[in-house]
Amino acid sequence: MEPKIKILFADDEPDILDIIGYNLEKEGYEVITAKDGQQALDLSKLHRPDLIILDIMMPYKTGIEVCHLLRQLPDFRETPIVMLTALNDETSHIKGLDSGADDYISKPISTKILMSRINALLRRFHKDGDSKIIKISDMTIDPNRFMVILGEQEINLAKKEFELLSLLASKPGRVFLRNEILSMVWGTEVIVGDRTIDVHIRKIRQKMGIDCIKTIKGVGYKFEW
Amino acid sequence: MEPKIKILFADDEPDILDIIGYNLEKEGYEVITAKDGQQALDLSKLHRPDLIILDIMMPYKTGIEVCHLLRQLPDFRETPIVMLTALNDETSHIKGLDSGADDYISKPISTKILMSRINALLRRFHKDGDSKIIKISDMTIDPNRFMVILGEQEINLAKKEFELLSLLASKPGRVFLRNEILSMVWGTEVIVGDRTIDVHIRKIRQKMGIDCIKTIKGVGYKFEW
DNA sequence: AAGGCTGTTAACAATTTGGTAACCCCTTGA
DNA sequence: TCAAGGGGTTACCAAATTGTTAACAGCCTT
Repeated sequence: MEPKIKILFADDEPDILDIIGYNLEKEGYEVITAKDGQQALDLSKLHRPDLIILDIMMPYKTGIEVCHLLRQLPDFRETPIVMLTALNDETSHIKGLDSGADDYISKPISTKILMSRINALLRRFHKDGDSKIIKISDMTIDPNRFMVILGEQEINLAKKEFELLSLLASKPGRVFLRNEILSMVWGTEVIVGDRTIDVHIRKIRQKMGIDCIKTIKGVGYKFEW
Repeated sequence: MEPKIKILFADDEPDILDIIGYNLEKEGYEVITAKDGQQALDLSKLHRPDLIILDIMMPYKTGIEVCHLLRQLPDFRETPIVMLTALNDETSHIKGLDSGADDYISKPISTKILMSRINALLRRFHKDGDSKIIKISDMTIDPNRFMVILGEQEINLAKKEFELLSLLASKPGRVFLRNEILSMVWGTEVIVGDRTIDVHIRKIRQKMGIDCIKTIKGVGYKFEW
């Protein structure tokens, strides 16, 4: 079983939070709830959900503000965001879309329809590319786009460096033997020297700034936070 | 919620009509189905779909005939048309493209691949369908007027240059692989050399005066302010 | 038909990346 | 303690990739 898809749901009405939250969990999603805009922002940064649902009218920060702020962060540029509102007027509709939201749903709405809208949106975003995005703590590795995001900054890795990091991070904690690394990153055909791996490991450690790759002497390397 | 994109899908085999139709709807499109060439023509005129998928072998009128007839009408001169056929031979391939089709897909094909081809085609043609004005800092990209405004001055980009910039700027910060760029700007059918992208990138950088397009070596390009 | 603009390709320059060797340091074990 | 083995670091060169320029063909306008 793959890890569950995480959805952050923010609304200031506890009843709605409960009902929708319950239904989302029943659909098989992992749900993180927030009861105001500030919390939505903080919990998003903390949990890095795959989908974010924001009520527009919320204390401290409106959904629109939260959306705007999230879109500034590299990590949330691709995350689908749904705006939810009781207002059915054009104004908030347009504002919501301008803020960078991907869909706009007006309350009241049956949970059934809401669920199907959410499912459709997730399908749409998870389809293109095999999107096996790796998220560990505040690091995100997107193999489809060759991007590594650490906290709020993007790190530029060269191709081989990226492939190597992706491999190690694909199974955090697991030790990869030097042989394994060679065959998976360089293939069985190419024959490269022993020091090549070290050199690339070094370059990664250097660019990342933090030491997330541990050496197991005489064995290989592993990714560890 | 923005209005759904309408797709007309014509095939004389009910099973295929059902399966593909179902998948298209699951992708979030509004689907109009036709079971022969005449119906495809009539329903196209009636509903004005954003994309038309035509099986070649159909009763009353073949897909090629329908395509030809549609292209006579001003309304359908720009509409992307996809030819679908069980015949895998060159003859119908060429005929299909000659008839004014924009893409040619041979059956059998996995629905997944079909969907991604259709998505790519729609993205490519999205000029008038979606036509969102992109504003980043003091740069404005207006697909309707086909203009780029940087601060006070207007910049004249050629068609391909404009399409390329629009694509990159549509998702600032995101890396587009060279393959993606090729398929979205040039399409899957046309084959152009490797240096073509570079040359256009260069022209854009030159005309813009500022360096807002970043190179990710071995991978692709991204827009970044 | 001429001229200008656009899109593409080819050729070469510049840059980046990948791989190797040499050297250094650390750990281990006799 | 010292030698051996393994990994870390650096410099350097070759290969791959991209940047730049120029030339040319196709198209549209005049």
